[in-house]
Amino acid sequence: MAKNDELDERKLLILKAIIDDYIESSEPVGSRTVAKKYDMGLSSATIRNEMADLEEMGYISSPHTSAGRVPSTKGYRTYVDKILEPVSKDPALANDIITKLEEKMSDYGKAIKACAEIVSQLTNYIAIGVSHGSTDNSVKALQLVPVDESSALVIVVTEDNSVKSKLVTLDEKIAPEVLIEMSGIINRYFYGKPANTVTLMTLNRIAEEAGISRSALLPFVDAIFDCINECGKDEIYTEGTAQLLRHPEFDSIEKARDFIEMIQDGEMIEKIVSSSEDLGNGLTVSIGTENGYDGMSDFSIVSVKFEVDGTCIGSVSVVGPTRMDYANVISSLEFMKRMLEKKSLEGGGSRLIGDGSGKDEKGGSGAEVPDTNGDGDGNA
Amino acid sequence: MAKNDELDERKLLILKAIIDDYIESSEPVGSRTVAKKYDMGLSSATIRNEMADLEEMGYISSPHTSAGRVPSTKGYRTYVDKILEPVSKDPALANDIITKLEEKMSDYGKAIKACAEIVSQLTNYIAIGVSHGSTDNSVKALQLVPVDESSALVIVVTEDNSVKSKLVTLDEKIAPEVLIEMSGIINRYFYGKPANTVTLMTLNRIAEEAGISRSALLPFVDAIFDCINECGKDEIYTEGTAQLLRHPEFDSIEKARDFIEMIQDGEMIEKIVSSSEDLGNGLTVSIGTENGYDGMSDFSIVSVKFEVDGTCIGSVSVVGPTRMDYANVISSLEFMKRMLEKKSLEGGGSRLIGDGSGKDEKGGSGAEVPDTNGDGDGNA
DNA sequence: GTTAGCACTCATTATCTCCGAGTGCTAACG
DNA sequence: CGTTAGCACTCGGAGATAATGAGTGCTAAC
Repeated sequence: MAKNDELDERKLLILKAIIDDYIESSEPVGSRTVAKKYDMGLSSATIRNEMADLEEMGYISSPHTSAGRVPSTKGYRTYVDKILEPVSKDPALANDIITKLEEKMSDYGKAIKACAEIVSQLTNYIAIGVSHGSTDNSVKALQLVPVDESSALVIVVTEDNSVKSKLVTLDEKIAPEVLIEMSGIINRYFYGKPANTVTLMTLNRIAEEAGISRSALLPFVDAIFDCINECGKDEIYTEGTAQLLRHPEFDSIEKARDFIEMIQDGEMIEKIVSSSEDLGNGLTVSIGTENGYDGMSDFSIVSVKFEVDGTCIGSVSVVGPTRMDYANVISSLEFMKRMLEKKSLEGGGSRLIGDGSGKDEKGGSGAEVPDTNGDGDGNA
Repeated sequence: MAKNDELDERKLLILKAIIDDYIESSEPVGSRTVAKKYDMGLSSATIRNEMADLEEMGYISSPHTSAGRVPSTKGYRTYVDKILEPVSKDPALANDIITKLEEKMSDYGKAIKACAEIVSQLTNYIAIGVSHGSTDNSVKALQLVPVDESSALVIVVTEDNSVKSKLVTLDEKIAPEVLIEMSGIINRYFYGKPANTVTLMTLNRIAEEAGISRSALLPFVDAIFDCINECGKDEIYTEGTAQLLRHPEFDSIEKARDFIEMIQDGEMIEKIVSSSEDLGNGLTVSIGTENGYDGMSDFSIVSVKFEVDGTCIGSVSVVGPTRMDYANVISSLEFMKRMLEKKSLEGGGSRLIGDGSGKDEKGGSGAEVPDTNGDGDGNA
């Protein structure tokens, strides 16, 4: 009955057939199906014996006596770790993605949101994007824009290029010229320094230099800090909720609702992701019961972290039923990781698709986009 | 048999009872229920006679012989137009909403998105927010922020205070000082003018003045126009998709999916909204078959347009089953309209919000807020 | 080791029956 | 005349029961 835990070639093949079929059909797979559809050159009876072994070893199980077999968590795990071979993305598609991504490529937050959207479309599952707030809260640029005689827009650009704005309304009127002058002064004092190093002293100086009272300055400073704080916040984007309804596991409304409510809990997702094992390519996969949460035992999470200059700027996770198209999900996420990290390497420029790993590199077609911003529309 | 089409007092009362009950229970309402639960001082037999009349007149219908009655489109219409009395919002709730809204109140797009979110939560239906792009494409302010030696962030503020940014990457290096100088020059030439009045001539002048080649200037100008265009685009926010699953009409997945797919078609929604009749308070209601679309015959749309200074800045629509809690939906939307328009009247009026961490500007706290909102509505 | 054959299991589906909510109608009542 | 009680009738929905068939495990033969 198969020694200990190793699967021989044939058992692996059968396990793969079962999982492939189950992923496709979402129905328990019988021995006959495996024998016929996957053309193993064996009779169903033989398959049956092997399947009995696989069940005994815990790779598959049967929901009830007269149903076929269903992969277990262990089965999926083996499938993901040992059986799955990488699928490469269609280059044409890749090109599409790149143009889409390029449009959004001004700060990491937007980029990650766009990634999540794309991944969700690519995989038909829910994708959760998390963009980590920058830890560096230095101000790169800052501007006060007069709106009307007693209000102004405060715009702050932080070290990671994210732009935040806030409207400030004052009790008293303030002349546009004063605002513009203030803009310059504040800029000078805030520029490049971590925001928390700005002292009361500094504020006094600014006020003095701008020739306004400190109480008039405060609203602006508050707004600036609000903007900075906002940059420091993690942001969570959940994309493709409607995709859910495409999958047969959500045949009842309750299940769908429970699931949606569950994944609202961003913290849980984060915990699961951080505790699940790395696949070696920067992706982590948590399958079914592995995640340890009761309600999540029928779901899997595949997640990828994006790293730029050695720091993690965020992640995108796909959450779906354990019966998930791992090949597609994994390759999609891998692909997005390459895209995004490559992009940011170029400082937002574009040098087209997939780097190494050999395949689908054929530079030709769109590969020459390196001139400025996307679509090469040369005219104004 | 009730003359022609007018409903007497009693019939109205019965119709109201039927609709109220149906909204609550989603099940056909029988004569007994009306007689007992709504305490009319009449026997079920009498009610039965009246209901037969109502059916004959087209206000209600019965799904089959031995079921109760269900309101028809005409019935709902009468309910909305003649029976419904305004419900006022809980002041405490109102306060919550105001603070929520205040945080997002920097440009109309964000505000409308926030409104849609709130309305969706308030009503448990899907809310679709549309923020109309500004027709005035003048630039209010503009800044180039150096990112690294060959790229920069272009930030544009348009007339309606929306802030857009775009990353520009150049083929050649450019010194930060040059950028900052350019920033000033471009600002000067673009400021206050409609973007489409900027001529080639102007570009030449800018290039000359900044001392750079026109081809180096172009990417920036492109980016600026991109930003402006983005401001001009309508944006659509669909909030609360998950709410859908709370309602018994979506008992089957297919229905839910069909519905979601249907409302993705923003154009249809817009058409329906624009062709449906105004309720007199700035709200439009389209009930069931009224909208004229086949697949939408079981749904209603309640919509409100937000107007500031006489121009429409956007709208929020609630889309749900005909059996919708009109009272709640209508009052919620009315309320949001008042809130939003009042806010923008005050110039976006955050009166130093957020952190109550000490610097509490007098006007601030919640004290003043309650009377600004609906219910007591003495003003505005 | 592989395969054919067979008895057995059990979820799913179809068919039937029964129940009761709700109706419309009629006749009696104030 | 409007209102009410009573009653026969209808028809959807819930449950019970039976038929179906996919899939299994086991045994014996190749």
